Amino acid sequence: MQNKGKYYLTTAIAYTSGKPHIGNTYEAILADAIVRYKRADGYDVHFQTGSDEHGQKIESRAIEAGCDSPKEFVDQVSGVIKDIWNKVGTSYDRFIRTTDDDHVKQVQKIFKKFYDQGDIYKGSYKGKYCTECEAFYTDSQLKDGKCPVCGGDVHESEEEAYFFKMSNYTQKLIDYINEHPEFIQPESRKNEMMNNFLLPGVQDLCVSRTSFKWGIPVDFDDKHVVYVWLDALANYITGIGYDVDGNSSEEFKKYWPADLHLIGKDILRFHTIYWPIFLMALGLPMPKQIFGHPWLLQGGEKMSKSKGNVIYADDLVDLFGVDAVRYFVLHEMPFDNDGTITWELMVERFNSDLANTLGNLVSRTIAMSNKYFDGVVEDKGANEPVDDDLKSVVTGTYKVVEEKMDELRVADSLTEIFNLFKRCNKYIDETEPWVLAKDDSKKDRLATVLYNLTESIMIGVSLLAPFMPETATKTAENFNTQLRSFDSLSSFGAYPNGNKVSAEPVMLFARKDMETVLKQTAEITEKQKNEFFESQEKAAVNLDKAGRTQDADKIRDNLKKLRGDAGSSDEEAIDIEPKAEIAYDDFAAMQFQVGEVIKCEAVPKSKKLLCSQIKVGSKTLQIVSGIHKYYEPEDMVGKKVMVLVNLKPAKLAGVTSEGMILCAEDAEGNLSLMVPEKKMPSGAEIC
RNA sequence: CGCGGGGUAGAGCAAUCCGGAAGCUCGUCGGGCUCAUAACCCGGAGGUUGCAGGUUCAAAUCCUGUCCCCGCUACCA
Repeated sequence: MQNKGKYYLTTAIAYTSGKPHIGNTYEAILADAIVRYKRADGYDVHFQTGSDEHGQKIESRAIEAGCDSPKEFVDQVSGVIKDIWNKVGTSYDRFIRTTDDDHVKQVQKIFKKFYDQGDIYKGSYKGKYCTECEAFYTDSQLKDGKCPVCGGDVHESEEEAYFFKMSNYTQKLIDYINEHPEFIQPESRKNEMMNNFLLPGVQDLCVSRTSFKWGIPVDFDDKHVVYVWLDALANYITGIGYDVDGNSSEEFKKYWPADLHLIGKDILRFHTIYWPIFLMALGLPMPKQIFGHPWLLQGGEKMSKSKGNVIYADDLVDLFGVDAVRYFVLHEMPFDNDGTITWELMVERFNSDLANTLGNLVSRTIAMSNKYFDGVVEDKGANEPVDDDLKSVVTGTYKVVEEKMDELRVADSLTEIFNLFKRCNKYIDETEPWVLAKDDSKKDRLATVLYNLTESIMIGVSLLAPFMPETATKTAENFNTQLRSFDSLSSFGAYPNGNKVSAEPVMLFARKDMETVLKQTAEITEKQKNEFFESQEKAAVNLDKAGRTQDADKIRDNLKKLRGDAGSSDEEAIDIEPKAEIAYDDFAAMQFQVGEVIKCEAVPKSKKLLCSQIKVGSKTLQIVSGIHKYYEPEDMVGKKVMVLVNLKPAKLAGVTSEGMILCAEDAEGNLSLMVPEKKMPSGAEIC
């Protein structure tokens, strides 16, 4: 096989805040399929993946998990990630961790270099600071002027921080992107980045933090730790031996620039704006392509633990086997739309594509060789015109797949390969071997047909190997031969004449019964939910121990809500955060009256707001309220509601609001209008 | 008129950039076959491409308007 040059591919490194679900795992599988394909196609491949282990969130999670140190926590989670990656067969060359010594040292050097050359400057970060949460919030994040997280007081504060001067490089980056249309893929994403971020101007990025400790320390100013994204992005070069001082490894010189950064569409911004700019500042060449892949959704929704709809790769593998899982995620994922996974879909695909089309094909072919020729496969040269079409489909598949793979159309490639197998099934029908078997004079023809089938399947599974390595190998073993190299797939007839197939072939995929599987998955879901609740309870206890009682209470509140959702049907009373005691005068200062809604319409540019005209006595007030989710304008008209009438007018979404309609709110945030229990005239005082 | 994605057969998707007989997989119905894992092969039914206009010889595709769904956003007084 000729050497086609080097190919360096990376995935995003997985954030170690918890166990990755199948949507996260998809990226590793996709990367692995591409990489195995490239290797088989003659490239010198380097494949890097890993885990992203710093940051405040991880610091908190470590406490919640009851770990003595963040490092203990990330060691554990990184291990889980690595196990899952291994379980789905990821053939990475390096699994980098951002806590690895070589990475840490280089990130510090990179930071220093940026500072020395003037790309990073020391400035200050101004904003509202919550001491309780040790965090800054922007004005828009505040809730009623209080901290949105803990509800405590915030004060104007200033903290020193390092900033990266983005404006030094933005024009250069815009030019680069315009000159390299293939740089950001799929292309629709390119426009999004340009219009939303680059063209309006990129703000200087705050690249250090002092509010927490779990990060790479800035070595010349150790109050600060390096911003996690600068830390994380650098892995792509540190992992192959980049050295700021010019002593980079041979590996780095060989593989950089990366041929492909494979990432989720949600983090495209960091990879197409900040990362290229960091590279420019280091004087390094740009990666060739950044591909933002879509998401795998569970039944149309994002997976989340609290929704209880998470599907994990290891559960899938236990139920269906590695290759079935790989097949599913690779095949079901469209090129630039989000894909869907459900247990039902998984079973359907498994049965129809894997068991019926492929598994059964291999099984019936081998069975016939054993039955009619005692396992010996031999081309007797008894060709007929029907063979030609089969052969042309089979020998043409490699070229079609190659074209698809060049565009990273992995799902389409798989479809092409399975079309080959379908063609084989049809060939059996066309040639009717069982009829030939009854006629002694057709023995050579029968042998030839079985040879053609065997050869076709071997070409097919050789192409399939990058996507489903285990299946390809098993099939080759069943036929008692080796997988082919890609450069031999366009010619027919390499299966050794007279070779004997296995007398007892391994079944590739046994059909699954839907009901049985659904029963199993229900158990898994139930178990997951309980584990989640348990871990949350433990987290609350651990937070208490660490003195973060408010966070602990938040988790408990949340749990209560979720448990309510989960179905205990008896109505629960709810507790809310108590407010400070007030004097009677404070109460008397508020004027409440009954108002009648005489007109109501939705606020045009808003989803949640309704604008009502409310008659209170002889006056009419215009009041905007965020209740559209629960009430339609026509439901409102004619209702007598409770109104706070002496509230200072304010503008909401550009519309003036002169008061407040009072509602009761339950734990899920559902609203109910407060209405008088007996008939009351408009304007009646509520006291 | 906040940003973005989407609405095509019962389900999941393709074709949309660059107009040219609406296609694929699953399911369903009918037929064939018996080598094989209730499998495989053939055929049928099922769509006014969200809705309404416009451009054109020709519109899923281009233009205008409109309705719904999903993310993000926050303005839920």
